[in-house]
Amino acid sequence: MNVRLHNTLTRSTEPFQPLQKGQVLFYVCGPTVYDYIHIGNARVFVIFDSLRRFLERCGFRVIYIQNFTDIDDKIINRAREKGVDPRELAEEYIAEYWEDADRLGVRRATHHPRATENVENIIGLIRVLEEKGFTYQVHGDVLFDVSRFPAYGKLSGKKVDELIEGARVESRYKKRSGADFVLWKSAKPGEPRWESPWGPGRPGWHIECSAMVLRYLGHTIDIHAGGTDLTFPHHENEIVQSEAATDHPFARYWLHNGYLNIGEEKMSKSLGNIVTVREMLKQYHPRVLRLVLFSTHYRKPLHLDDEVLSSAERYFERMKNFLRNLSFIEEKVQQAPLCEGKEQEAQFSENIKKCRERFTEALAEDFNTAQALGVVSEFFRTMNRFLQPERGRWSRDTTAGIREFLEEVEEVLGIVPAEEMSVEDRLVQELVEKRQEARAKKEWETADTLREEIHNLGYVVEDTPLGPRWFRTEVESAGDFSVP
RNA sequence: GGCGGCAUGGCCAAGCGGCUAAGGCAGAGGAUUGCAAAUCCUUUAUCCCCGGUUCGAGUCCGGGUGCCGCCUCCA
Repeated sequence: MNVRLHNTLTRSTEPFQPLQKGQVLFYVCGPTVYDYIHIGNARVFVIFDSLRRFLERCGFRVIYIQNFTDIDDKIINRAREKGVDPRELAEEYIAEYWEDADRLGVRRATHHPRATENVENIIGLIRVLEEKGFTYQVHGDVLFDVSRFPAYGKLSGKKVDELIEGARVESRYKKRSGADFVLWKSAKPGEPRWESPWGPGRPGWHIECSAMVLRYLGHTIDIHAGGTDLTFPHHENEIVQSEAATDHPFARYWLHNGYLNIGEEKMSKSLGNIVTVREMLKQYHPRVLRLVLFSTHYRKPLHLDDEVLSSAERYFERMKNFLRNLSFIEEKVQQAPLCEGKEQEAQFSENIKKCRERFTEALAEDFNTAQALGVVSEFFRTMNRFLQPERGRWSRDTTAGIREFLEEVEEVLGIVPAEEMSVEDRLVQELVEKRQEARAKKEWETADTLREEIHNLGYVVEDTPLGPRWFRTEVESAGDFSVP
């Protein structure tokens, strides 16, 4: 499969060709752990985790690294507000991250390094930069001298002199250039600190990612990804400091996902409209959330609102119905193999094959999940036709083919509903059987009463030519999601 | 001010020069059903405007209009 990815570096969609055949070195900027992750963070983690899953499916061995920024101003400030130790705070929210990520179905990275575990490396990296003459010190802080690195701006297309002009906020530093940034921050009283050649302090934000990339993946990686807002200055700075230190290209493909907005507004603290994953999961099934995230191409902005969410809920319902229809037929075929009519099955088998191809092609073209979802949708429509109880004949090959495709969809996107095996309630089974007897005798009132009873137990019966189909209904999601 | 992105049916959303412009949601009609449910079928697009390139453009180029992002911690 020829995968193509949009590279921010070249602003074009290019064939993806890893440096080392069959292996992908992939780094994603992880969360700063000072609060619960919000739904915008979730977009990054879900999208790139799924891309990694897709690459693995394409046969690549993917080494996937996602960091935790567990030391930083935001953490220090929040810890102060709450009167706790910054380390404790970070620890707490790393635990909360796991909970949210697990529920969202985001798989663990190959490794999740933390900034505080890499201070030695960070100091080492800064020393290299210092020895090469890329740094200067102001008030105990170590800054990167952007003027020493002419390639600065190659990712974001920004020019150093324009930045000085446009700078909206006065820096606390006497920087030589507006684009210079902190590598090592001296500790103020009461702040967490590590010893260093420049005195006690802590790493600047940008340097940690470079240090972790170098340590866990090497001087040149294949993919570096994150939210679009990280393009500048974070990723730009990562590039200069890494390339200045190693003299090697840092990352070959830069991937950036678009913002997630609440209605028409950007999510921000000042607007007070930050929606946490925790909050969303109270109202929506995690897989519905994933569906929403996949419903728009990852590079485009995604506007989260009621309609988008309920639309995804309906899609999810359809998937559940489909699985129900499928297992019902599978059961019937199991009981009495009705395999005649292979010729008629051929068109369905062909259809499954086509869908699989188109699904993969969509994802291979810059990970177009929206298009892939469209394919899945068409697949359901065609296969529901195949599964019509009226048809009266099905081949196992075809139902097996359906299962295979569903597994593939699940493996990459993780959106297929779990099949609730009818576990505990023999009772319902009995009621359904009784109702069948009543129906056979055309005792409609008895039948309807029984259905009511079944319904009250949280189940639904559907009558088909092959007999009743029954299932447990999910607990309805609690109310609407409204824009704050 | 600098850099970049986007404008497709009621809503969301694919589409990267060439069969009848995917798909979802909502609406309408129909098939099916004892009634339902589920499912299937049918049905809705001057692709923001104006020029240009081309045999051919939603798709490329120029201009305009309107939204949005980054340039400040931010995924």
